[in-house]
Amino acid sequence: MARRVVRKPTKIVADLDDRKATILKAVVVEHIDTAQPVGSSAVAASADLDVSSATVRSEMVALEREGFLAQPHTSAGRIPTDKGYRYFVDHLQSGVLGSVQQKQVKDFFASVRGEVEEVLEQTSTLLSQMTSYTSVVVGAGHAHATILSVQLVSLDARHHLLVTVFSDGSVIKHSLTPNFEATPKEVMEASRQLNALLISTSLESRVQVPSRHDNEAALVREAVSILHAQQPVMEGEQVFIGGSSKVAEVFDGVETVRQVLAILEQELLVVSLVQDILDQGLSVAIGSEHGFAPLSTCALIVAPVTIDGLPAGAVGLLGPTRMKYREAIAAAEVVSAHLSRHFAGVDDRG
Amino acid sequence: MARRVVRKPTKIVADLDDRKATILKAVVVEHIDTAQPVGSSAVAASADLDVSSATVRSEMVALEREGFLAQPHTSAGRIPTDKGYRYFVDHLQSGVLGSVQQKQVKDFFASVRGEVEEVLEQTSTLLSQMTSYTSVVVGAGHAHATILSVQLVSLDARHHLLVTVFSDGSVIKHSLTPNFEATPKEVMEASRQLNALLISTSLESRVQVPSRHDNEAALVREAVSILHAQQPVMEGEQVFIGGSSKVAEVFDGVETVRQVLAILEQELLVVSLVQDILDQGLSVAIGSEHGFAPLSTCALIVAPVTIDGLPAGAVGLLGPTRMKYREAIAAAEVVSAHLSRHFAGVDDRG
DNA sequence: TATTAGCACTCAGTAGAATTGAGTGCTAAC
DNA sequence: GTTAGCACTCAATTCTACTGAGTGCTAATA
Repeated sequence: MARRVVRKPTKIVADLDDRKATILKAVVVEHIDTAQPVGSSAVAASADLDVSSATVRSEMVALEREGFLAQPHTSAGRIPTDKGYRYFVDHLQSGVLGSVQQKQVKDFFASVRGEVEEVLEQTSTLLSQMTSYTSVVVGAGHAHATILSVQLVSLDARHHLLVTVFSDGSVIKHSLTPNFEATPKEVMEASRQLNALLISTSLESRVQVPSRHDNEAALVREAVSILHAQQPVMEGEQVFIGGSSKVAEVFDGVETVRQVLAILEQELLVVSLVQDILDQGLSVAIGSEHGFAPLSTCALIVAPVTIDGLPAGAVGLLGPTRMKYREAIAAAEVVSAHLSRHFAGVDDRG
Repeated sequence: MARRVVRKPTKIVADLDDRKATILKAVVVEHIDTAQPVGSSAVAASADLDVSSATVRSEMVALEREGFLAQPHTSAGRIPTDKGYRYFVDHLQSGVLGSVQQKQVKDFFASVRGEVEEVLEQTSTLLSQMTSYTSVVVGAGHAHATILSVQLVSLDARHHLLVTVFSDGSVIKHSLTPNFEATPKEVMEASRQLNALLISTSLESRVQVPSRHDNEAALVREAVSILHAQQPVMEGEQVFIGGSSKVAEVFDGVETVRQVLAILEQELLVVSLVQDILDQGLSVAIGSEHGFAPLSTCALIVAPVTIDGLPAGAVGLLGPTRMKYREAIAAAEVVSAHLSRHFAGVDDRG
């Protein structure tokens, strides 16, 4: 299976000679594994390098000067900077998903059923369980979908429900509480008119509403205005966050945990963050790269989900900057690919 | 405004004489405030007690023997046990909500608009912000609601959406993917038949499905079976959890935080927990009282939401056993009352 | 009999001092 | 250019001594 590569480095990072690259890689790998600063001797011991620790040290000085490494304090080892991780992700990755996990994803998508929302929600749980990171699954809004059906249902004379079905299979309801009583007949008639008016239009297109002064017309006007009002607020994006408890596992420091959780609560913010990253065409935002200070200790991996080549959402993984990029990126890509395929060829089996 | 009292002690706790009760109360209040063990002299200093610390000490020994207090270690003060908190909550509370918060709730419900789901979600945020605890808002399922309308909408010849509107204003969709192609005409006819068949029935009642072998009948049968299959799985309960980041503020120990978060992720579990507590007619479950080990360091406050006297959900607050019961209980009760009223007299204003 | 002052005792927490050791930077030799 | 050697740095660890909040017990008191 050809692996689609979505990531493009934001800025061109100065190239490093082979040895420096190897050293950088060793530091990153080790630090991701141990969460401790990495010393020159540990790197020198790393198999594919035949130099002494002294040499490594002088290379490290250079790497530090160039901004790839940092020292917590004088007599400690080095830890990677965001720039260091960035180089690592861009150049030194070789990511294939473990076969166990391959199978897990395959089995999942072979057996998953139900509405889009349920699939997305479960996908988010899957991703999180596979990777031990918090996952974010965003389903795109239906701004571009066309309306298949509009129906007005009366709860009582003054309370009605407007149920709209879109071509992407989403259904939304709005309550309609006009300040007059409407007869069932009027409601049915309004419903009929709404259908005639709106079917095949999208939320973006404006329609001509009747200007008569009868109840039906009033209902129709109110319904149309509600539908159109909806659009700018929020394009109906759906966000599913899986494994928020992983935050407490993966980040250290209660304060950091609190902060990340607080951000995850603001789903709109998460959506815009994911959107931003996708727009820039990069799939990994490390540390301060996404320009959002409170998440400067995080890395966010995003892979787009497409249906017939059109953007239909995204899957993401949120972890600390020292996250296991290889596995996480592989997982995000495989899952997004499966998800795209899943929605393209929606189950035809009985 | 008369405050409705919902809580009943689970088991009858042996009564304490006045002085012991005062001492217990002082310990609980102080410990909730400081999170530290409380010593005899601090209690003796507490205004409404005219005895020396020595006397307090001997009383404390008794309270410890009876299981209301515990000592972390020999030379430390006392902390309340679950039983101690229970006695405190049952006997020593006097809970009225601060007027600022009263106003906050009032303003919220005066201005909140939108669908039920949105209201519940925002209510959950409100509760959490008011109290600094994590809130749980559960909207009851629609098992007992009757069907107002059923509609079958075609996405294409093999993919249809079944959109059902219930008398409680909820709308659910199911996708229908029969293994044959259906013409728009057949789908419309099936839709008509479904309406005739199901309107005014509830999900609980069984209906006679047509046994003919044409496409319409097949569609109808499939739709009905999907609808009826839905019921036992999950009664459509909606859960909204607000302020999960508060968990990291309020509990100490990363491991505890992780555990509580992990539990909050399993919404079904949370629902059944809340349900359990409501069934028992008590509104505060302290420590191990709810019989769910992983939450033994938590207290859960639950207040029912009713519409016209019928149970319609619940609001809850989750905090550590040393939570501010007075305020939290008051908040839960006030919010649940407002919520009940909100749904009873669903906004008639333009 | 209930209360209290007094006192010896306990023990977590803190502060300081000493030690350790991982890791560095520099230099001189190879 | 590489490396061995060495002095140096500094967080982390260990140990010790000390502090002080708080207890339980006892004997005197009201």
